Amino acid sequence: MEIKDKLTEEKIFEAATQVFLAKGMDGARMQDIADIAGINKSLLHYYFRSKDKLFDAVFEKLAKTLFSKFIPVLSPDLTLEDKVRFFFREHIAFLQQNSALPLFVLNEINRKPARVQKFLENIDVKLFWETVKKQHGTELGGNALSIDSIVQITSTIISISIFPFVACGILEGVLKKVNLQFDDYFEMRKEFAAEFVIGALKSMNLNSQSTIASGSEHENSEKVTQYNK
Amino acid sequence: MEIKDKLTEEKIFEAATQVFLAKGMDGARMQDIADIAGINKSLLHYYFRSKDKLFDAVFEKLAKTLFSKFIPVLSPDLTLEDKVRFFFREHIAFLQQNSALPLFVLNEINRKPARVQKFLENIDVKLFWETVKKQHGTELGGNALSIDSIVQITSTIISISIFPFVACGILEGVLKKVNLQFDDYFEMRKEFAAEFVIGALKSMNLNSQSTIASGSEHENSEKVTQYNK
DNA sequence: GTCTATAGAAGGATAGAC
DNA sequence: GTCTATCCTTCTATAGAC
Repeated sequence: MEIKDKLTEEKIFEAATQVFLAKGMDGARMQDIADIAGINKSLLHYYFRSKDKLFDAVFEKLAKTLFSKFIPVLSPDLTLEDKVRFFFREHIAFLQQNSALPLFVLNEINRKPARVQKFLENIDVKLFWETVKKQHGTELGGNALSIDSIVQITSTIISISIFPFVACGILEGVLKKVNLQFDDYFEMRKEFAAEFVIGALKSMNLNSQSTIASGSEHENSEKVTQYNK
Repeated sequence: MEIKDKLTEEKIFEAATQVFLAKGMDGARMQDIADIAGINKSLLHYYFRSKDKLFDAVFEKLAKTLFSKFIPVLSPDLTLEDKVRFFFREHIAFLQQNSALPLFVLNEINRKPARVQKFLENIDVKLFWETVKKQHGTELGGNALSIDSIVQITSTIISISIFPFVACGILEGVLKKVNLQFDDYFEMRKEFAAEFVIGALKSMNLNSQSTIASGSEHENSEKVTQYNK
């Protein structure tokens, strides 16, 4: 009996996930969810009381899935360059499997900003800043690395990874016009994004510490090639 | 009489713009639009026949506004670095005044991909590629510059500019936790984004043409400072 | 052109039988 | 737990007076 409960509730939850992802809170219909779940509309209310509550459950699960993908970056046993490569490879691969997720989450947060509060509690920007400084301070300009810079760098990296999925409607149209494949774009992007960011960070470091820079420049160039397996 | 017509139609259009931007097509209510316009609900149908038609009119205007901001970049009388600086300064300044625009347009395109077709007609990626190659081929690695690379570079630049506005709900929450101002972030971003991209492009060029690179590296470094007025 | 009144349909939610 | 039937509200859209 409990197993069957579980199954029905799960069927509803999965159907709701599918419909909310595709249509958003406002565009979703309880009837559509019931149809996809293969059950009666009343059962939705039996299990989740209201559309709002059902949506909240789905949103929390999906938002947690999305946000959790940023945590592993803080593991201490990787160089900055390897972290950047690892992040783009894994993050873009994840988004390829969940391409509707970012726009959904961002859109629903925009509609109701309070939804983000629960997730912000887990984010400690200052701790992140200190950790990055400790692990990669020298590679990022030493004590000159301000919290503003960390916010700029981090938001830039996230932008490069996520935005193409947010704009995939346009991107797909543009690519089609020049006979490029959607999937090829993202395969290429995993490496391109990493090298782009690594190059930018290296260049910023060069500019802020020009004395060290001119000495270590070729050393750095070799590093790029070395990690570029 | 015609003047009054114009005024009413404009009032409706502006009210509709405001409501659709805030709530999206599905969340918007004709009653809200009528209230803000200060007229009767029936008048909406008198002027625009249906919610769909009213939405289409608003969407086309707004999407055109957003897309038109990419065109000036092709003017031939600027160096690549100045174009990058010009783009981020102007584009981010524009989005600061229209921060709800990107998420609205991207979201509605996602709901109905056919909406983007009309605007793709004006985009010739191959022409853009050839033009960039002609104007900045040497700065970007010469004939090695493929159409794939141009797509990657362009989408990266656009990502860096637009994404923070798409994610401004999260961004605002994160910034508040470390006592940073929303406006300061975007003021800083105009310059940060430009130097980040310029550094990345320079680095990519260095890697692909290492013989030229080692010779021109310091020359380029000065250029960065020179344009950084 | 602008309003009032209302049609007509759809959607969320509940009552009650099984 | 699951279904049928139905209530009630909301929303788009139209008819018709002025």
